[in-house]
Amino acid sequence: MPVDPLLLRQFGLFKPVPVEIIRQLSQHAQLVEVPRRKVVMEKNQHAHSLGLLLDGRLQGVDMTLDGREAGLYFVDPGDFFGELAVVDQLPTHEFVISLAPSRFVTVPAALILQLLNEVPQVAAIVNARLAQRLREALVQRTLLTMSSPLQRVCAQLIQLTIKTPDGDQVIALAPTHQEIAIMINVTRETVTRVFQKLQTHGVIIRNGNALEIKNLQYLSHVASGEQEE
Amino acid sequence: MPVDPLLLRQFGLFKPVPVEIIRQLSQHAQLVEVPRRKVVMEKNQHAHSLGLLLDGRLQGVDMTLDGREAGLYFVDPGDFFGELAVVDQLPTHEFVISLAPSRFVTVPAALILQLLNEVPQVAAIVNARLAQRLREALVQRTLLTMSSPLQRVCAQLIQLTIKTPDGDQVIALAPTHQEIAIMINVTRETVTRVFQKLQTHGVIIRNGNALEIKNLQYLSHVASGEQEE
DNA sequence: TTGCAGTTGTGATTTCAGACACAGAGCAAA
DNA sequence: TTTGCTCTGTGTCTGAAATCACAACTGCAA
Repeated sequence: MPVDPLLLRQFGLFKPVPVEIIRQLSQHAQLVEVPRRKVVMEKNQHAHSLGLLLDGRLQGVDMTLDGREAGLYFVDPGDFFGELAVVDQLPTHEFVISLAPSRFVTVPAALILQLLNEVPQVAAIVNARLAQRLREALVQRTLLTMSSPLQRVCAQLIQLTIKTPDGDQVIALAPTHQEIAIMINVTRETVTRVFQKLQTHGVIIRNGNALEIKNLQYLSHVASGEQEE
Repeated sequence: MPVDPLLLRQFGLFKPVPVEIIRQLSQHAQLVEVPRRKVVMEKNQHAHSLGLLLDGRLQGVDMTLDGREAGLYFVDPGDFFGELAVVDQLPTHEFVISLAPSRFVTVPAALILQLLNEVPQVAAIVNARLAQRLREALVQRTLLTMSSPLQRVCAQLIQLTIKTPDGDQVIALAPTHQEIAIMINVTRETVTRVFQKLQTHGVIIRNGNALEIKNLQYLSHVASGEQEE
């Protein structure tokens, strides 16, 4: 059950927390290791803990009553997840699943709540995170109103792109077509076909499980509807 | 410029605030009255104030680059708006427009920020609101993955329904077809056609500018994809 | 190396919501 | 009462993406 306190200190969330409290937290924390495609957080459950991702990658997903999946957000190392349910004490709204083999630490919700009350700086970090999540949700929502799948795929790729230190634009750990598809409400086949187009135009290049973006501007053009194909 | 302090005290947000501070706030607050269809908050602006709605109705909307509208959320009397930009100090992400003639109070962002720091209970309220907005965004997102417009309209109607004291289910101040359409990514005509269907089935009845929901269960069935029409 | 599960690629077919184009309704102001 | 506005109702047509059904490819494990 207990975890090395150093593990917790890695997370920005615990920066403002005194060392001895971290030690206490670590006593009740738990290190979890999961393979790919595991449900890491259930939907409609009372929140029992906050999760902090060490490595791997997670995705928040929801399912409609008719069984369709909706991709909500990604969780990358250093992020925490499950904060919404911990903060408002309501049942969780989404599943979180592992897209890759992942390791994360869980801290009981009760301790986090206590921390929120006692250490305002921690509360501030969590709230900033909520605000950020809300902004991401708004962006994603806007993305979904774009009419053509082509636009949506391009816009989503832009969202995922990160600038490397060398100045290249890359999507490390590129999601599968299916994972992208459920984020932007299209079928997997459609994503495949769009990728085909983008690859033949040399806009994106697959490189192992990274995706190099060679022409970000092109993506922007398409996303804004200025470019047809 | 100054506003009657009693106006501010109506809002739950200011419940935990001492009377004399409220008086100070009211000195810098402003009462704004707008007709229908006015832009009340601009997109991509630095937040200069928090808004608190007295009466009328507002809607948060976004526009994609190609000019399509996306309806994000409604603001009803008692709610505040513009909190996201005030909290994270980034430019606003959406427009807020008035759907009906409305009155609201604005309080300068700087004062609100100060309040957030000094009165933890106020911070808590704002954060609860952020959490609520995030949950609503998630629900809305899920709604958008439903394949058929029929399902989406029904699901949206369920969202908007309120139980009256008499036990009836009603949507007071029913949005126009257009307003609903942009919330759920369909055209206005499609909403009209779905309404036709629902009305002939006696599921909903128009009553002035209220909408009576006669058969909520039917809506649920359709929304979950169990019912065809 | 073979097998297998999870991806990606691709064609044929179908369907259904969007686009367009008006007509009627309802309401408010002049 | 007339004019003008927004909102609602409806028909037709079309295109584009979903669906279905496989084939090809990849990488991992046995």
